[in-house]
Amino acid sequence: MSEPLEGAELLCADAVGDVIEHWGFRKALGRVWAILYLETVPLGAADIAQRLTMSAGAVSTSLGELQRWGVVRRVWRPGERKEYFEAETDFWKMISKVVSERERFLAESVKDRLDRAATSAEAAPKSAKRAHVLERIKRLSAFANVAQAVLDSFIQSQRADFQKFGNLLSLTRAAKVAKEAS
Amino acid sequence: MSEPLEGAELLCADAVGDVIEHWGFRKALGRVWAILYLETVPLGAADIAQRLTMSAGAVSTSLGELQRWGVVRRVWRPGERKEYFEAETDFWKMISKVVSERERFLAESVKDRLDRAATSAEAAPKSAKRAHVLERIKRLSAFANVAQAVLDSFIQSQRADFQKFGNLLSLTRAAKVAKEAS
DNA sequence: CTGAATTTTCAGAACATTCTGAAAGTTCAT
DNA sequence: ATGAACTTTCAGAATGTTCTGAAAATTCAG
Repeated sequence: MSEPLEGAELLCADAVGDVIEHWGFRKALGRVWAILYLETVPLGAADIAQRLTMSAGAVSTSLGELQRWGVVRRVWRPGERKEYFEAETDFWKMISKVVSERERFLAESVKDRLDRAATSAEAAPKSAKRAHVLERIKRLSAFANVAQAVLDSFIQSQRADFQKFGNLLSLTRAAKVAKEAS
Repeated sequence: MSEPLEGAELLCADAVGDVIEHWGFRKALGRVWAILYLETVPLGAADIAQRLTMSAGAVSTSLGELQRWGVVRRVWRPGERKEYFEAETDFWKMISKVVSERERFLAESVKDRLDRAATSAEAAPKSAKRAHVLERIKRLSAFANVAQAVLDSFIQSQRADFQKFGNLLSLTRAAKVAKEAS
């Protein structure tokens, strides 16, 4: 139950890995999540390591991180020492959590620094240059605020639309798959 | 005209650098853009290098990349060998170009790979497992499509709203700044 | 054309990230 | 309580990225 993977599942895992890497996470995170997503049953760490040819350490840290992001869950089986893991399957839940958490942190830190920059600029002697710098800093701050607002509203209000759209698509897909499957 | 920078401008440049880095580009790109954004006049490469304490090489590649992303423009001065550069100031123009270009490329490549994964999975003997894997791959594909659609519509339709919101904010800001500036 | 000014390129250095493998730590069935 | 089963941690290796500095290429005023 766990040769190194090949074929469809590996292809998939690597594709997801690349997307995730493109989004600024480690590729391993995407690969591990994908493997769990494609499985019918929860997997143990050692199993994942073998399928993806990763070391125990890499799997352990990846699973830890995935859980912190809330995209993988731990599953206990009664009377078993071993821990099993399964993937969160609700894409929206994952996206919204990750986007909100990541951007919220960044937004705070950046707004802080721009405020400090503005204060520092105000300390300079008045001049056309100073006024220009101040105006540009204010514009940057304003943009940060707008961006945050847009992201927030996207996360909150678009959720319904997104799900509706998504469900529609996956329903047509599911119908097609059901027809195909034997 | 170009000691190593300090104070407000450096603070700003580094803040922008970090944001940009968080979005998966080199920090240097953000810093160079920010310096140009804060300046009243176009700057030459050597000038930028000194202000940000970067090597000529780093500045050259950064400016090249920024131009390819359309967020920095080259400016000629008649009878001058030297090239000058200025920042694009329309945030939306920048965001939409970068987002669309980056995500379009990724979306294509990923959809391709998922299709190949599906084909490969179909080659396996029919079984409950195969059906499940296929269904999950289809869901991933569907999600990729939805995500692309959402991004596209965001880029196109939200543009108006975004600009309206942004202008509102920057107008109030501009008024305040104008009042302050002597 | 020429050559000085300027930009681009690129090999290697410096730095940063991620992985491995094994030791240390934890947990639970007994 | 014990110890086998399993997980986490971490130092060092491997890998990947970005920068430097100088050589090569380009450009344009004269």
